[in-house]
Amino acid sequence: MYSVLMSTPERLIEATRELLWERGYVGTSPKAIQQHAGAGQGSMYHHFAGKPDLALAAIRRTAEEMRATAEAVLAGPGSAYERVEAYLLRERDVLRGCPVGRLTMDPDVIASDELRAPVTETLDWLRDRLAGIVQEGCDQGEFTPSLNAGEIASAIVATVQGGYVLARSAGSPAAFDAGVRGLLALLRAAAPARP
Amino acid sequence: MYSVLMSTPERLIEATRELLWERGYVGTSPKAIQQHAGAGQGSMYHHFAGKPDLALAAIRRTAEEMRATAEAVLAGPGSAYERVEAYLLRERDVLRGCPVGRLTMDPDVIASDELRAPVTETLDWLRDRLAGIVQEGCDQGEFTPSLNAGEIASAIVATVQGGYVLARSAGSPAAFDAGVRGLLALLRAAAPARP
DNA sequence: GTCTATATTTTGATAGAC
DNA sequence: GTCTATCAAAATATAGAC
Repeated sequence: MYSVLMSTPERLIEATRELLWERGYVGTSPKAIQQHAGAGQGSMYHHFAGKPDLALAAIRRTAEEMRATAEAVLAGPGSAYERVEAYLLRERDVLRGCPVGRLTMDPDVIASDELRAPVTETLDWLRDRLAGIVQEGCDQGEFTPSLNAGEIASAIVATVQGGYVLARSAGSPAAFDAGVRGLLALLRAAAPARP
Repeated sequence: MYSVLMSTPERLIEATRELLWERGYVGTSPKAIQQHAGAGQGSMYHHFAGKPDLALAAIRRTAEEMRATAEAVLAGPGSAYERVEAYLLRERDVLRGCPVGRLTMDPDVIASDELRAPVTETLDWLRDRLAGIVQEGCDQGEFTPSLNAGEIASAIVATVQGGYVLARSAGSPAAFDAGVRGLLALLRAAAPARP
């Protein structure tokens, strides 16, 4: 399934990432991982202690990747509004959902402090990163200064995570886009009154 | 687990509802349902064709309940903003997530037109119901008339669905509340300029 | 309608040969 | 490091007695 140039542990991690995204932790079996990775049972248990261990490696990498992708957009040029807009409008595989956020609905992930940690850290980081940008916008007079930057940032992250839910429910990315456009319209309305 | 006054099919449906909420479709086994309902295998397969059939009955009931709960608040008194606020601030079992929305992350539910239908219908209904209220607010001069009511409604539903994700990630309902407060602040900012 | 037995497949892993 | 048994338990039913 993967390039022969990839090592077996590497192929196992990538296969697990794909399957966790597609079917979640509970819905992903070691057998499916092995088949996807083109690795035998013995091979998987040689490199990883078991399903939780392999899932942890996969989740950590996915979390790191998501953070890097977000940072690439958020560190870009433009006003606070423009950077938030760029983040919200960035290309996404909407119908697949968020590979990090979806893990919060996995009971076994939530029950494990180790598996949940990368999820918590990533979403916390994202919210804080956005809060900094919103605060900048308030300080620069771009947004009404009375806004609570942390709350606005939470609303932004929630809109994205919930947008995936709407899109998957509707079977169409348009539902995601509608929510994003609604939020952006409200953000534009939060500019201070111009005298 | 349930009152003896409940019929066996009834107990099976209620047990399935609980387990779908807690563990999702993929994570819920017939055996777990039977134990939760205090019913034997034969009993379950006598009343229902199998796991998908029972899940369908459970999902339909949960969807209907969610709709009724939302309608009770949305049909209440007050301005458009006040009704949206009442909906967003209504008591919720935040850390358990949305029993309907969480199903969108279940690959087997999404793959089945029958199982997905109640989810799609419920979220569509909710968005349309909110859109009507937001449109009222625009028409009454409560919100800037340039707002697209459907998009604002999508943003509201997304914020709630995403709020559950943030709360479960953080292990605290406060993360949900923060997103809701952020959205409400933006909605208040979307009042037309007062001359 | 409910119960117990039985069956097939999958899950998640261990053992040990190569 | 990889492969092929092997394994106990669970998943998802069906059969047939009561």
